[in-house]
Amino acid sequence: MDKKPGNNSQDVEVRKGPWTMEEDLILINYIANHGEGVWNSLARSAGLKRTGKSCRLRWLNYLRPDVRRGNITPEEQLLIMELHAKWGNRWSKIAKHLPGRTDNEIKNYWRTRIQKHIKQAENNFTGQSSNEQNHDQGSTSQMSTTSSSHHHHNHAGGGGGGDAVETYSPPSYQANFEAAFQNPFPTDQSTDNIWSMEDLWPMQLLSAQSTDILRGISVVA
DNA sequence: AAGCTACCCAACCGCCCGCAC
DNA sequence: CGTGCGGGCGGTTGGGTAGCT
Repeated sequence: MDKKPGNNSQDVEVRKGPWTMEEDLILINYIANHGEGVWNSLARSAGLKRTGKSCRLRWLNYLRPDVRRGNITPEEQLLIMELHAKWGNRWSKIAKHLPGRTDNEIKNYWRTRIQKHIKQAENNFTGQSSNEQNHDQGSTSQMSTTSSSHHHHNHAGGGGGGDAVETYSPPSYQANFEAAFQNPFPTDQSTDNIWSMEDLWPMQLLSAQSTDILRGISVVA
């Protein structure tokens, strides 16, 4: 799908890496005018040197007007834990039950916060004699593979296949987790984006002028 | 004050599915 | 029926940065 970077070099090069503010605005404007979908041609028509995938991801995870960022609430965290206990790493499915949250955000949150605490909690319970359970070097990424391997077989791939509600039986980490942490909810989240969607959406309403505005910004910056 | 380490998160990657042709 | 493309998913990576020594 993504074309190989090798041969047809007369094609426009494909940009990768962090999105610039200008690219964001182009994407927002284009979707505001034409709607989303058919991402590959959208990327081309909008004049973005990005893959359709990249555009889709950027839109879904960051630019959508209804996306909520930062500050996972205790209620949301509990919900994530419950749904993960039910469904495993079906992040998009879990995300559907958390309005405004993206699968990527939930996935990251799980891996960086919850999983770490679960690990600690499990160590508190099983590791008091601190032998065994040491096939894991404590790396979070390794934990994910082990935990997902419990239920990953009938994962209907991508596509969002047919969700047979297989309730996979997790280790009783939720109990451990809650028992080990009276206040399991980290409070350090700050939503300091360099520029937020609150800044961007009013700007895109200026539609025609926005690129001029940006041109000024990028010249200054 | 400088260097190092650990953590967080945006973005990429590879794989798979569904559908149109 | 087979093939190709678009889209979606979960896993992984790497840059930035906060905290620590």
